Parts: sequence; C-alpha cells; structure tokens
Amino acid sequence: MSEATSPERMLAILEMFEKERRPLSLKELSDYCRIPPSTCHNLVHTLLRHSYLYQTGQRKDIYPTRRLYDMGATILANDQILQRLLPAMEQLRDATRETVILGKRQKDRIVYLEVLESPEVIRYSARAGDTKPLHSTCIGKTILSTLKTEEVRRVLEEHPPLQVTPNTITGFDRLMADLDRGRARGYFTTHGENVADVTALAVPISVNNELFGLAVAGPSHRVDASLERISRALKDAQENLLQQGISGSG
Amino acid sequence: MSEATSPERMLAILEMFEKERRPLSLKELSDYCRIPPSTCHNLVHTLLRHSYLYQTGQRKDIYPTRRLYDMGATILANDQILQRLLPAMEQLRDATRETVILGKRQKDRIVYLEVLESPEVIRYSARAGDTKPLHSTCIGKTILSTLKTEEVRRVLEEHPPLQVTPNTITGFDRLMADLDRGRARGYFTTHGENVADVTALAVPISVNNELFGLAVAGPSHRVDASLERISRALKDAQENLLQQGISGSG
DNA sequence: CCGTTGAATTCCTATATATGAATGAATTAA
DNA sequence: TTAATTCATTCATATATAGGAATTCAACGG
Repeated sequence: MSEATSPERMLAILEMFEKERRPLSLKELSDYCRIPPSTCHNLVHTLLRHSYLYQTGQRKDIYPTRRLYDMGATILANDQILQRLLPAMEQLRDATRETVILGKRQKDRIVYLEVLESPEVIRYSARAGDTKPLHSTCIGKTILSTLKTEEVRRVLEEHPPLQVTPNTITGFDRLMADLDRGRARGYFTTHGENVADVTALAVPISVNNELFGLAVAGPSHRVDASLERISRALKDAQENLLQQGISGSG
Repeated sequence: MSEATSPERMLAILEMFEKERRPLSLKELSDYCRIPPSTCHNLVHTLLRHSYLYQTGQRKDIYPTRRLYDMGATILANDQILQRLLPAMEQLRDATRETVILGKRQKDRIVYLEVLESPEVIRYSARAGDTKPLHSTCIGKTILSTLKTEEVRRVLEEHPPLQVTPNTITGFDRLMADLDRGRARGYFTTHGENVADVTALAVPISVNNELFGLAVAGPSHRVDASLERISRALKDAQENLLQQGISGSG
C-alpha cells in the first residue's frame, strides 16, 4: 500500500515543520513528505482534531500548536536519568570545551540521548535521537567491551560492520584488540573511524543497572593535542557519578 | 478494526508518558491506552526505530527521548504569530494578574494556542491545545461577532449549542443580543457560561488578515470587581498590537 | 464578472494492517 | 532449582485504511 506506515508518516509531517520552520499547505506537506494528497489530508485532519496542528493564514496553511512542545517539556522534565546525569555532563563540557554525549545501545545502533555541544565554533555537532553504528563509535565500543567475545562475534555477524571511513576498524580481531586497549586504559576511543578528523573518547556509565556511554568528541587536532587532559576529565566525571551512587560502571 | 486510528494511538502513547511522567512497560502502555499488546508492540517499535522512545531499565521499560522536546522547541521558536503576540500577552497578564489566552476558531470549536496563567493561586487554568465551544466562551463570541447573522444561525444549526452551565446562553436571539452588546462596548464577555464562577473578556485580534481572540479570564469575584480596569487593559493591549501593525481587528 | 488553474476534499476498492491466538523469554515464587 | 506467572514477540487472517480518480472549492487574472 504505502511506502511508510501511517504513524511514520505522521512523524514525517511533524518533522517537516521542524525542518521547514514555517506554515505549510496540505499540498506542500503532501509533496515534501511524499504522501498522496488524500492520505495526507486524513493525517493532517487527525492532527488538527487533536490540536497538534492549527490552520493559520487564509491559504489554509498549517502549523503545529504549542501542544507538542508542552508535551515534550513535561516528559523531559521527568526523565530521571537525564536529570541525574546532566550536571556532571555540563561540568565535563565546560572542563573540556568539547561536545559531550550520552548514548545507549538500541539493538545494533547507539542512540544519542543527550548532546551538549562544545562552545567552540568548530565542534562535533549532533542531536539527541541521532543513531550511530556500534563498531565505529567510541560509545559503541564501550558497549561492546562489556559483552563476551562470542556475543561480540554474533553481533558483528548479524550486523556486518561497514567501512564508514578509511580509518574504520572492520576486522573482528583488530576490533577485539582495540577493545582490550580500551579496557586497559579505562576509556575507549575512535580516531576518525566514524567521521574523518573526529577523535572521541568514551567511558561506561551505569544507572539503575542499565548501561550508558558517556563521550567527549571533537576535531582530532584539538582533542589529540589534549588527550591526556580530556581523558582525565572524562574519568573524573565517571568517578564523580560513581561517588553519587549513580554509576557502578562495567 | 480498532477503536482509534494508529496515528491517534501513537499520540495516545506519547500522551500517556506525559500523564504518567515515568517509564512504562509495553504491558502498561497497552493497558492504559486500551491498545491490544500486539498492536502496541508495533507502534512502540516504530517509535523506537525513529528514536522517539528508548528502552530504559531492565524490565524493558520505555521512555521518550529528547527528540520530541527538541522538535517542539524548534517549531515553537519559529511560530511567527506567537512570537509577535507574546510580549503584549505577557504585559496584559502582568497588568491584570489574570490568565491571558490566545485562541482561534477551528471548525466548530475554539482552540487555545497560548495560555499565560495568572500568578494568583486561584486562577483560570488551561493548556494550549484545549478546545472549547463557540457559543459559551468569550473568544468564541468574538469570532461569532464577525460573522453575518445568517452564518451564525447556520453554525448554530450545524452544531447545536449545549447548555454547559446554568448560565450558558443557548437561544439564538439571546446570543445575538449578547453579541450586539459586545460589539457596542468593544469586548465580549462570559459570566459563568462555560465554567461556573468564571468571568472572561475577549477582543478580536487580526494577524496577517487572520482572526484570533485575545482573552482575560479569572474567578468571577475578582474579575467582576475590576471589570473596568481589566477591560481597559485588554483594549489597551488590542490598541497596542494595532499600532504595531499586527492587528487590524474586526 | 467570469474562466482558468490549482488546491482541498470526497468516495470507492484493492491492499496493508490490527489483533486473537500461539509461542518464546524472563522474572518471581516456591 | 523448578514451577508458575507475566510479559514480549510472532504469525495468519479478517478488516479498516490508503490512494487513484472524480468532484468541489477558492484564488487569481483577464
């Protein structure tokens, strides 16, 4: 029938407003989201009925109401994990002046749950909700490092690692060796393995017995030059959270 | 098939997190939202795939990511109408110390687009996205006042006015007389017609040739006692917006 | 004022989806 | 440790929905 499910299309409509940042007509939504007009009409009217959208302007232009924002704000304010980790993340961002990321494994990907961007104009830039591979990101390696060798092998077989950049480690043995190095030094790294010229470090963090990865990422030239200082700050943050009883890392 | 469409159910799931303010299991979502487990499973996994939800805790508890909030924030920040009206609304709220509301007609209802609540502990309380009837709210009367008599009659025939409170005006002639009084004095009122013991005043505001209603609402005992002062503040706000070229009221 | 154009809306049916029932996984109790 | 229970997941099919086509509506230019 359709190329996407109707719930997905509903998300696509909302995301289109996020992208375009202006009121859109039914036709525009239909075109941009690749949804047939009649189907788009139905979806938009469902959202209108529930007050997630309203009609503005004479040309029947449509725009989201505050409803979505208020919902997101309430939900965000009640996220126990983010609440508990945010102060330490802010401190780490300020100490390193690089982008700080909280991530978690979701099946065969890492999802970014929180991104605090560096104050520098040249910085690692990402958004909460972005997903990245397991094998080519430092948070991913952090997660993989907690698995048994056989489990890592199985994961990599089910989801063969892509050569994302020239530096990406795709071989099983080389990856295991890299994980060993990470375990030994207490943090995991990527050197341009997912994005060229980006160096990132990550440590495991455990909240409520659930595993997360905390990372610092930035342009290689800056991060490599301060690797000692940054890794120290990252480990300090991990230690800090452990002291607060938040993290019993693994 | 189902009692609600799948996009509606997706909204119901997100709203459930807003209501419960905590991670929920699939079973809980399924129960609370009255969605069969298998269907709920599908919807939740769609949201997981798109990073709107993530799995937290060991019991497969689920919670929304920041994604929704960030989307809402971007969209809200780009709402031209709210941006232009908000300063005047804040000023009006501070001047009256009562709840200030921006509303718009959506078919046979008024949708609240923005609500700035009074600082008083006893206050008119509402949320953006709430919808109210046309005939028993002051913003509704404001909108009706701009229609021709015959159009008002048709609207009321298609959506017969309910007796919401003992004070609700349901008769056509009495309502038209009330609209006339409103036109004469420059603002429209309700006296416990939609909620007992609530008095509200509204004026029309036009942005980009599109009609909105701006209202002040509060407990009758406070508002009735300061009717003169409050109506003056409301008209001042309207005048103010007109000066800025925002409002060419009707 | 009317004709033209493009968008919004409605309608019908082929088709994707919802869900009851069965299975599998995991947690708790005994 | 095993049994019991509860929850998550899969699957086949009855059923609601997506979308092409037709229609209505509205804006704009002549």
